[in-house]
Amino acid sequence: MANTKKVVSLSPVPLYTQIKEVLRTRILGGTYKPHQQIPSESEMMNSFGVSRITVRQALGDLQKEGMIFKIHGKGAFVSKPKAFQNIGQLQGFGEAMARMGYETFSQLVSIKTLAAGRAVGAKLKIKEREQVTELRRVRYLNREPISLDVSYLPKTIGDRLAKEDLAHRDIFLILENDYGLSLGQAELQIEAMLADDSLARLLKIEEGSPVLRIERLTFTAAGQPLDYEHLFYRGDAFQYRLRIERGHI
Amino acid sequence: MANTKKVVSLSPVPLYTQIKEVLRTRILGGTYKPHQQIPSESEMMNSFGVSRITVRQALGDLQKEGMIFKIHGKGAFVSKPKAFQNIGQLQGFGEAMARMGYETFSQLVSIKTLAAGRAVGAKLKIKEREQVTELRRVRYLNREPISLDVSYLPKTIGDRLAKEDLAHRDIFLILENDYGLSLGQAELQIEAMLADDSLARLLKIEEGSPVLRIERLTFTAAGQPLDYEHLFYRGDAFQYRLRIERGHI
DNA sequence: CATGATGACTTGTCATTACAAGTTGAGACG
DNA sequence: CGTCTCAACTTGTAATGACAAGTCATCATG
Repeated sequence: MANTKKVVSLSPVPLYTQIKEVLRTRILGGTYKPHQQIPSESEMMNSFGVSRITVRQALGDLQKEGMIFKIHGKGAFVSKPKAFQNIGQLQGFGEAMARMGYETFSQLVSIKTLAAGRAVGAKLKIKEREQVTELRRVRYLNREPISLDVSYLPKTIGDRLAKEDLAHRDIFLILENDYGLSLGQAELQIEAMLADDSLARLLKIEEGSPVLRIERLTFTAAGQPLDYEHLFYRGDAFQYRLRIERGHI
Repeated sequence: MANTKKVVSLSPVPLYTQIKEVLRTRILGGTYKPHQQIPSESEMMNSFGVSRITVRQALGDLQKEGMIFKIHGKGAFVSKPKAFQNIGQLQGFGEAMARMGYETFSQLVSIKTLAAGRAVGAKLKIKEREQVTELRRVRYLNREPISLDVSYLPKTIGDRLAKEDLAHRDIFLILENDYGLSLGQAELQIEAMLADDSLARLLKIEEGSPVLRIERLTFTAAGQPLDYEHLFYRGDAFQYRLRIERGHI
């Protein structure tokens, strides 16, 4: 009964989501410290005024996010903060190349406004029918084409970007410096594929050449998905380097 | 009512776990194919003879494992079988797949002792003439070959590993649990290439298919290079997944 | 003193019920 | 013919109730 932060059921956001947010805030804010036991399910039922099934859904989500862990018969505890977890320092194309003294620029292939569709909408967390901006650019290194970037952004941002000098400026630097959007983390998926006809023509390689396909979803620091990209890198001219840590469990 | 695979409640294993296993088997076995809709919750309530909450717990687990995805108002569908490995954390292949509920095993192709040579010696920080163990394994996911792993380790460790059950145990886990070596970080380089004749034969793909080539140098927590590997993943069956923090992009 | 039983906690599993919200197709209507 | 409404599906959210099972401190018993 310590404090009775009532959650409201009239709100459009589900009760268990509200509870999740409250707990997340308390954990990140230090109210609940690592390895400390958090209130039991029945205590939360009382303090939040909800049923056990709702509390359990919130706790289950937090557990699968790695924020807490539960021990049968004992209780739920705050996980150790991820310490070194995501130290994988991604060296972006522009930055890495500039550091090595290479000159790069981008050629804008097309810029369109279209409906998000299911795949893009799901990634950017917007409705299928909402509009997004699609940017296609070929990136050059030493006058050699090295990658095709296909970016999807919410239309509001895409419209502003359309007026910028996309040939020489990095989208992410524009977003951060000019628009004041601070970027958080990104999720990447990397796979190998073969260049089809149109991709081969853009990258000036043979059809059927190996290509690194990278899907990148970038979030703001607040956790809002902002930019969904497909990057196609020439396999013969690019290597992706990263460094990762061993998790401790 | 098609078939009534009753689950038994007397069993010590929870009902939702039994249902998960049944569904997992049907998906991996091809009864439910990728993008195909699986039976609705109410159908499963009848066919399994359990309550909706139990069905939902099974489905929720499968969803978070990435085996299925749900669309509100439409139903639940089988995910594309593309296995993926999250490399935000350093994990062995088997380790990562086991967490997602996939079955894996390795086939030992060859194990040799030979001189390090310049490239391997430089990576492992040993003399060119010193001996190293070369391990070649084909890794299987769901009875399909998915990658060729070529590992180089110092001979002292390689000799011990030669006696282990490398078909079913992860090298990383053996090193950590049995040998007490705690792993630190790893450096990766990823690129795309085409399968040559011998690689294609081992992975049962066409010559010239796209392959993800990964070079991985793993260090102990103390910073000693320990394991230098070349991994060749089938491009059509594998994705590398990564989550990174801010930094410059 | 050691040991075992007990009870009061905790989380885990499961059933039943109810309504909200998204999707889709059929049929009524203009 | 197009469009609109609506019913019949789907999954999402939530309450209530019950018992199982693990943990731990306390207390009675040997």
